[in-house]
Amino acid sequence: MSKRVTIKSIAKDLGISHMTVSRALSDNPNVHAKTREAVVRRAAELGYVKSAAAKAMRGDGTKIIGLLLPNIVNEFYARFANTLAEACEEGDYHLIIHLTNDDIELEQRSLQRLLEVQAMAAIMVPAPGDPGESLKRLGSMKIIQLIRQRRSDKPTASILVDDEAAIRDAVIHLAGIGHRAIAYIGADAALSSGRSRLSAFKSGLLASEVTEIAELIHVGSPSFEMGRSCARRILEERVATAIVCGGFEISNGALTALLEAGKGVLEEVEFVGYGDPSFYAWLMGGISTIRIPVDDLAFKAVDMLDGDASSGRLVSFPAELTVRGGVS
Amino acid sequence: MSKRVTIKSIAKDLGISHMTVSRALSDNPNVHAKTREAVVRRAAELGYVKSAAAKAMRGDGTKIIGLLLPNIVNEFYARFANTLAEACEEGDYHLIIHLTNDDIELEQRSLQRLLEVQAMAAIMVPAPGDPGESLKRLGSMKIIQLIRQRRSDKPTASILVDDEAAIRDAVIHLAGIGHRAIAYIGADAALSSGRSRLSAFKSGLLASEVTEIAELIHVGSPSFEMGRSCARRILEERVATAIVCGGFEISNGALTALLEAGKGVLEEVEFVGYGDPSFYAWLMGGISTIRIPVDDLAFKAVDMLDGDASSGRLVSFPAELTVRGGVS
DNA sequence: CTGAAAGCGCTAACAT
DNA sequence: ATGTTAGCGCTTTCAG
Repeated sequence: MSKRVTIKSIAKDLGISHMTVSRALSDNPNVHAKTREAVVRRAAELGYVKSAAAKAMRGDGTKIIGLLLPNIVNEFYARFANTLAEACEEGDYHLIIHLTNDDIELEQRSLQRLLEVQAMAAIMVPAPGDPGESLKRLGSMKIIQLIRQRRSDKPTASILVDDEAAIRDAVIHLAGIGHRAIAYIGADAALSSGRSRLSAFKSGLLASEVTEIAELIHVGSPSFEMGRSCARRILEERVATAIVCGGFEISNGALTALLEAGKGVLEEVEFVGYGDPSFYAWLMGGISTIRIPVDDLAFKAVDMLDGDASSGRLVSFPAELTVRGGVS
Repeated sequence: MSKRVTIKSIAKDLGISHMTVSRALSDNPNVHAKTREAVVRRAAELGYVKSAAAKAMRGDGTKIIGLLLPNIVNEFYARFANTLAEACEEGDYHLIIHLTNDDIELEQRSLQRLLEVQAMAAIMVPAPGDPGESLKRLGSMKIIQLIRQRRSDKPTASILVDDEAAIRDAVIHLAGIGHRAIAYIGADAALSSGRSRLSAFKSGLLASEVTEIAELIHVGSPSFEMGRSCARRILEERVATAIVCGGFEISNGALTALLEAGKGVLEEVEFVGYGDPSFYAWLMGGISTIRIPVDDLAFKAVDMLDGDASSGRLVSFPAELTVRGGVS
């Protein structure tokens, strides 16, 4: 087992000082061209790899960016991660992905570990719940909150989605084509987004003078299973003629319930999803949905990463109702 | 800006040696219980975070695992990454994801950077092409090749898919229901998997005594766009009555072409995809496909990570033909 | 039980 | 243009 190749080992090999090697390898002008060439060649021959650890320990920082996501199979998160990762390749960053499964404890653990490796920034979809005091000190790690925002003393940089208008539009659209019993499945008040989406839904009902039916409003911890079981219940009750979803996982879960229920039901219940996985356009003649501009969010995130460290900025991108399903 | 909290700063604060702090914080028995308690409390108060860099520099290794994927939006890769990431959370590993976009240069760069951070292992889907000499020395980083395998001097650990039987079955199935003009879209010979899948396709034709039509066999660098354009061409030519795909991206691309072509065509052309995104089951009454057991692959990868460092093992999981679309 | 010294790989700041 | 020193945060080794 040959030992690690370091600037020192190269220096010894070449009979020069390790500083010269360091300089040669980092394009410092103060090296004789000939020396530099020799060093560079020998380094390549020996298979020298610079140690990120040593750099980090000197306080030069790392090129590590953390990404905390509930999961990465949901196409929205996958697309976000993909776009971000591409940007990272370009900027020579490392992207560390941590899955939180919307569990606050996992989230805190992940942040802690990101701190340990001195990640320069963490982009996170905050999990529902109270983070507690445990992790007040984020040191120099910049935090960017995505989609959801945690109320907190110091203002954090946030990239949010303004989906209230779109959700309202969805309800108004449904009412416009005759629906009078419109169900809603969304996150509960543990998330600010849960609250605002529900109120947008209600505001839509109000605007279209459709009666709010308490039994048709389902809120809870947002997940695929939650969406599926709520939708199943709604279908069984046979009261609602339309369903509006307020959440990525929920939408996929609810849609699955519809698909599982089969043809008969599909034609009776109008569905408005949340997020726009590629296949929504093709399923059942096209699934209507609240579109979120994923790439815009991702680009903005990159932007905030590059930009000055001034935290506290907050941007919001409008969601948009996409009506589909003209065919059948 | 308060400086970083280190064992030394804690030691000074407490008026003891930094060694005692180190011991206390790493559960070394040789510390007076009272001292330990004081240290632990103070560390928590101050918000101490241990430095992964310092540890790494001492040669204690890192808890970093690299994952090199063409992209992460394709549901197969997303699922693999998701399962792997969950395992990483459990084992307190960091998962660094690098997107190669099937570009060998990006791949080499990513590996290089993984080396710099002293990743303990890299799980990679090798990009087509020749890696060249540049990166012979992987040091202590264990490499696990996924899905595809690069021919190389030293045997690398590999997790492969044995899809030849399934592809053969697909052709035989199509022939069995009457198809005589079966098209194929797959990767070219730059990938060993490309070669073997194509030969499986041909073997299927042979077995069912269906004539091979050269014009209906499309190979090239595997990508969504490639799949889409080949499928479009096939549809335009109106010769083929069935299409078999040999690749994840290709399958989604080709399917998109079919969907874009609209209803008329859908009923004329039988489609067998590759990989099994969740929506295949629901689209067009169910898309037939070559199923790959993603989670099995992911679990195996975790397994190999944990297992002894003995590289060179090679496992292969069988793919399976899933026929769907009875309805319409 | 506690402490002092050394060294992991690297570079900024001074020497030469 | 090149060399020396020191120190980043940590643990191992050897002394108390």
